[in-house]
Amino acid sequence: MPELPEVAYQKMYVDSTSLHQKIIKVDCGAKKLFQSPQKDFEVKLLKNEFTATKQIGKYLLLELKNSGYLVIHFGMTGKLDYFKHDEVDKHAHLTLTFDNDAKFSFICPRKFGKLFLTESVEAFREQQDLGPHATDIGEKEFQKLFDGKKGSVKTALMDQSFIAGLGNLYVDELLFHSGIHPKSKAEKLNDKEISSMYKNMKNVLDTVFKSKTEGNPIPKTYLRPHRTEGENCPNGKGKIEMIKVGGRSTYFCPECQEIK
DNA sequence: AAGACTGTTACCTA
DNA sequence: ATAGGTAACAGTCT
Repeated sequence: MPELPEVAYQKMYVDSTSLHQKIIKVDCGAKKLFQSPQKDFEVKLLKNEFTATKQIGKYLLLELKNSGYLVIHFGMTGKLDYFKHDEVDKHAHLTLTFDNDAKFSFICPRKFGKLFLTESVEAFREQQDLGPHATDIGEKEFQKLFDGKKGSVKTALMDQSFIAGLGNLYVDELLFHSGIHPKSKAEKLNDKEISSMYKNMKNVLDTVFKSKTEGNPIPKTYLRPHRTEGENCPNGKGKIEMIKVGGRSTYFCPECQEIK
């Protein structure tokens, strides 16, 4: 569930289901997900309630009525569930019971997710060394990020301290729409190319979020449904190739994407 | 049935 | 010292 648009969807889900209900029970699962002692979570959350939500990159912050936040990072497979039946998912690692008998679970099969407690959004942002949230940043600011930036453009865009919220899928996607090869050096990109990445980043994040909320599939013109070696490029020219960049499987079209 | 997977980070090598 | 690459985490799916 993990890049910016999916977390935005989880945020919307919490806003529409889980605010303003008193927590009367706290059940914790695998210890490794908890970044403070589980006892602290129990003490903090019990008799409390969520009042609002905030997102920074891939992190979702749930504001608590009596101060502070519960922060969720979804790892590769995390998601939230608000439900009224009895069975709790076997991969639920934090389950809250509200005073209306509804329950709230953080489900995380691969246990790559993380749970934090923090008192301040800004303090948390600094602790995690998070760059600007990808959908908030303006074009000028985005341009400025690339001043003196080294390494491949894909590695840069995946770096959460550089810009927060992009991951493997949507970096590939925005580079595809921008016609830029993922191994291009960040310092070689000119203003026009950076501007193109900016526009495509916004557009991709927006389109993916809307697909998700409206229940539509990702557009066929996107790289996302074609992440297979040898598949025809949706633009109709080349065949999709797979390489490793920054340790991650990277799909691109050698005909459409030029190395800079 | 081996290998891939939307993320992060510790650890290695140059 | 620093940057870049790799393995590891752990479960599910193909």
